[in-house]
Amino acid sequence: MARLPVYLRALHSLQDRGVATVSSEELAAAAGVNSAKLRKDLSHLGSYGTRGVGYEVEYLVYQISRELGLTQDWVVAIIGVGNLGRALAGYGGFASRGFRVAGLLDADDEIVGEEISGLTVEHIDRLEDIIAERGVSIAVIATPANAAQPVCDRVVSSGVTSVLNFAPVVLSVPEGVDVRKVDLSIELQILAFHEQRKAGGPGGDFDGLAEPKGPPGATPTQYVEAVEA
Amino acid sequence: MARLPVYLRALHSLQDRGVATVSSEELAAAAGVNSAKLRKDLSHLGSYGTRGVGYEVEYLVYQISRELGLTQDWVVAIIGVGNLGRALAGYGGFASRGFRVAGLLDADDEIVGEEISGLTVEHIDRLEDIIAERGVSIAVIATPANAAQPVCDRVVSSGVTSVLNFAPVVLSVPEGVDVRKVDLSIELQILAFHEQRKAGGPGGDFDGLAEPKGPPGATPTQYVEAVEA
DNA sequence: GCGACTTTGTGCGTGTATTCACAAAGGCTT
DNA sequence: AAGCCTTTGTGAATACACGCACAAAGTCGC
Repeated sequence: MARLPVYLRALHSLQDRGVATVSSEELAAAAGVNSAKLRKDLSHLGSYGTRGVGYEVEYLVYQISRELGLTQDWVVAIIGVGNLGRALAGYGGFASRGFRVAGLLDADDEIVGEEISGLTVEHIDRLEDIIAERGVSIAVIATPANAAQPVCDRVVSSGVTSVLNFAPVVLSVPEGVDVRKVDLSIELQILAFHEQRKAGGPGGDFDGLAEPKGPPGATPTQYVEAVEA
Repeated sequence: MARLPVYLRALHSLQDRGVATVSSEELAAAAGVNSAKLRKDLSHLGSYGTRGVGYEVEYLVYQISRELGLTQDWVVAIIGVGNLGRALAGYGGFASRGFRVAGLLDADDEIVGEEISGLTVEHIDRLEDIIAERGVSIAVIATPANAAQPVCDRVVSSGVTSVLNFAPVVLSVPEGVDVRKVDLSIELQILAFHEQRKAGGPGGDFDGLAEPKGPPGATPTQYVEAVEA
């Protein structure tokens, strides 16, 4: 389930505060979900709660970590060392969750050789070697959009089956390869959509059908200006 | 729908290639979704297709942009100018979608005054003034975890009702405020989970119940070491 | 103009996720 | 030791999302 990491973070936070046991109600509130859903999720990993008491925080942390595979180390390579790549390289949340960044790669000779967060940026030409030598199992793509698919192809043919993509393109990969995409502008667009809703914008109640339907082909440049303006 | 931005990006890409009309089949392939789903999504905005032909790219771009509220400008403030804040400030995908970054704020006096992507970093003390003066409607929180909630509270009480949160905490906000969260480490954890599955790790078929269930309370420190190691 | 072909828009069946509500289970107090 | 109280785990109902498959609709060739 995609919610386990959220639970795990909430549990870590409780652990830091010295809480020993937690009820599904409390944990659900901390994670921002319904308590029945949380209990059902947890019951899928086994019955680790005690009725009348709740869940033991430490034990639950261990069980979820194990389920997510965080009890082992994952070797990560970050490809594309622009602003975003640098941010990712220095992101503390990786190391503390069992993710080890073992390579920073870029195609720009200006950047290659630079040291970032204790790692030296290497040239993308060495991609296949680095993946093989260091046992990289997850590739993070933070390149410009046009470089993403070629990089992805090379990464996949080197045997990597998990890719985290920050480039604004839909990557096509063979069967058996997992791709997760994070698109920063999409999140903003979704916020803008809801914001517009609140303000009573177009399609306020999602009934675009009630709008005057300009026939396709009529005044073909008018709306283009509205977009490009 | 959260898929509209994906369609929009695919359409922009088609537009750049000079494509005038597109069938639901083609567009669905470009966006990585089922074609029936795409048609159903689009039909919710109104019937903008022509049977036997497809959709006019320009017109569809306009309709989706309008639905998402991208035909107007949104004023964004980025709070927290660490590595991530800088990456966001320089991210081209914002400006081209109608998002204007009107403020970069940080609490660190070392950073305040620095110029990044054409903007001067300002002190967080001026948060309320900046939001009011410049009509900020969306706040992006890229601060450390412990600063996120206080910053969020201040932003919300200044009247902002849309927040994009990159800090690894669940923000609590009053009714009527939208929060979207992007957690970089959660995406990696989900990948690790699937990667472990492929390798036949614990809970390989999600039946944790079949595992030897260590009773809670027994050998209480053993699994802690496994996590912290 | 007419018929064949293409493509949209959508009704329907299917499977999955979410939530409610409650019985079973365990601890705690007296 | 017995009963009360809290909390889990889950059955059942509901809502939702997905995708197939097809009729309606419109275009293009002849």
